[in-house]
Amino acid sequence: MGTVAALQTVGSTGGVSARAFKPLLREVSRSTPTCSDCTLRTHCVPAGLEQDTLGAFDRLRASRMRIKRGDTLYRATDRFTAVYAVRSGSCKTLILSEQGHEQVTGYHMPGEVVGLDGIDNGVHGCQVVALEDTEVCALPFEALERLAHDSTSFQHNMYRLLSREVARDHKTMLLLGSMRAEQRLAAFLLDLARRYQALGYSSCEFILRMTREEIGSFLGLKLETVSRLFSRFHHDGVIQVQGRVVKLLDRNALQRLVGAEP
Amino acid sequence: MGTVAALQTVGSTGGVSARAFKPLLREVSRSTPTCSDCTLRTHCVPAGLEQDTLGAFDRLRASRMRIKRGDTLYRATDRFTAVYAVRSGSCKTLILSEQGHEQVTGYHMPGEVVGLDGIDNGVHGCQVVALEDTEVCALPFEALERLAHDSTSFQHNMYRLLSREVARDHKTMLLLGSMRAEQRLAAFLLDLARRYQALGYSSCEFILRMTREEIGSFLGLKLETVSRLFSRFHHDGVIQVQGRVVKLLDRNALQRLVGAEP
DNA sequence: CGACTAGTTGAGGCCAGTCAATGTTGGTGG
DNA sequence: CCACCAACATTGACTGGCCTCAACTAGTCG
Repeated sequence: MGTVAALQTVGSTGGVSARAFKPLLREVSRSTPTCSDCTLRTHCVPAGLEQDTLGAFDRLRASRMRIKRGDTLYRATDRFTAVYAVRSGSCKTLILSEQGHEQVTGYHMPGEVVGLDGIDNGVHGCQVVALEDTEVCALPFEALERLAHDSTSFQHNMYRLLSREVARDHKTMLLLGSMRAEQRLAAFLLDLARRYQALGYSSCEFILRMTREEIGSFLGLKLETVSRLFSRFHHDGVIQVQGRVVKLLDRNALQRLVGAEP
Repeated sequence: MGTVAALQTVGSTGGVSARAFKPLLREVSRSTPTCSDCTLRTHCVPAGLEQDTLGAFDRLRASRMRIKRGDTLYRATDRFTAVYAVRSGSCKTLILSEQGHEQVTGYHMPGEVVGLDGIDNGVHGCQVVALEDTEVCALPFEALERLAHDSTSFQHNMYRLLSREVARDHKTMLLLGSMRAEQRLAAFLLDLARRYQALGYSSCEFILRMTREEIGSFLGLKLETVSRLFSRFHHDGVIQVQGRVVKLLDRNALQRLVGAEP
């Protein structure tokens, strides 16, 4: 019984949605690639680990999986067995309100980890959907706990990972609770730029992987408002935007917007 | 050198605000009380630990501290050395925007833990202010990490604690991002009721420890809006409200409000 | 090609914000 | 004890930012 079978079971027992019978996942390589070879190792879960702990990390035997654009990695209420590190591509995490309204809680790039909110009661709290064809590394949580037990430095890494997520969410709450629409979008663009830069990509020109509606969901705005703001920023010469291709022309202006009075 | 001295140092080196010279903390008892005696032990950090681990937990020598109403336990940018479990009373956590706008990120009751967002980079990410005279137990984080290393069940508890915070924050993001004002207040009241009930208090009658403005800050609303909503709920017979004394009369109605269409 | 999804833009409405006046509460000191 | 004050709360009138509804365009895919 491979990891994938188990995970597929999880996927199919979870949601009772229309897509219930569509296989969610497909394994890419059973020859589990090692973290110590990974180009992302300095940005991902094992960031900062000394060489010997990194070796132990390889023995986790994380299995890499491919998710096609629009497909779901797991749903809320699916059983929690692993967290997932984005290897390539990107995805969104979302929760559904009682009426099925979708709230995007985050966008995730390579090196980032999703699924941490499922640890508490062994059930996933959100749904993960790929924004483009995406590869993730499934890290069985029990194995992570064992590894954390053996290595205090990795244990500390795990705490930091969770703590960072909490701090990030608090910032998002500030955005949603006290910023006006244009401040939210400006903050969003600057955050994306910063993260692309951290990965070595251009920080002033990038492609949005999500729709206007998805951006709006994350920012607490309607898609028309997002679209209008893009047009306004473009008109004001702050950015260039052509569909999903965005170029930041005046980051100081964006920064000033974020820091402007209510 | 006691914990308190260290903590007071932290407090005074932290903020450069007007209150910088006002002593923030005062120790209540150097005779560190033990968790195994604590009436909150089943709701707090050591929840669910077996007896022998609980004994090890006592050796943490958590120091109990008293914070007066309106006083600050720590500020953002203070050095992170410990997390704090609320022993009695209640407090709010908040972050400040660039313009000094205050966003409340949470209200915390006995048994709940604050400070987890400081683990990542060793610096507190938010400020904690007591809403009433409050006692907290300072849990030195290094000691918690050592204990987690010795006890896998406690290690799991720590992960659950952090994970719960993440899941809670996601729910707040849903509230801020997709609910209208009356839904937000209804959800807020029901959440308070649930938590009071979990502590064994009345779940339908309680005293709000925060001002209308603070409620508004948490919910992304202005204080006038909060006040108007209280009046409306009262007028509609859903709640009784007299200043800060609230009585829930029709919880189903509140539930229906939360679950209503946008 | 037609159907569909994503995005843009305009017109109008409404919910929550803003400004302002007044009422209420709680703490302090004479 | 009461007077006083400051902080908190309520309520009204008005405004405006974002939502809603709708029409239209552009690109994609079977």
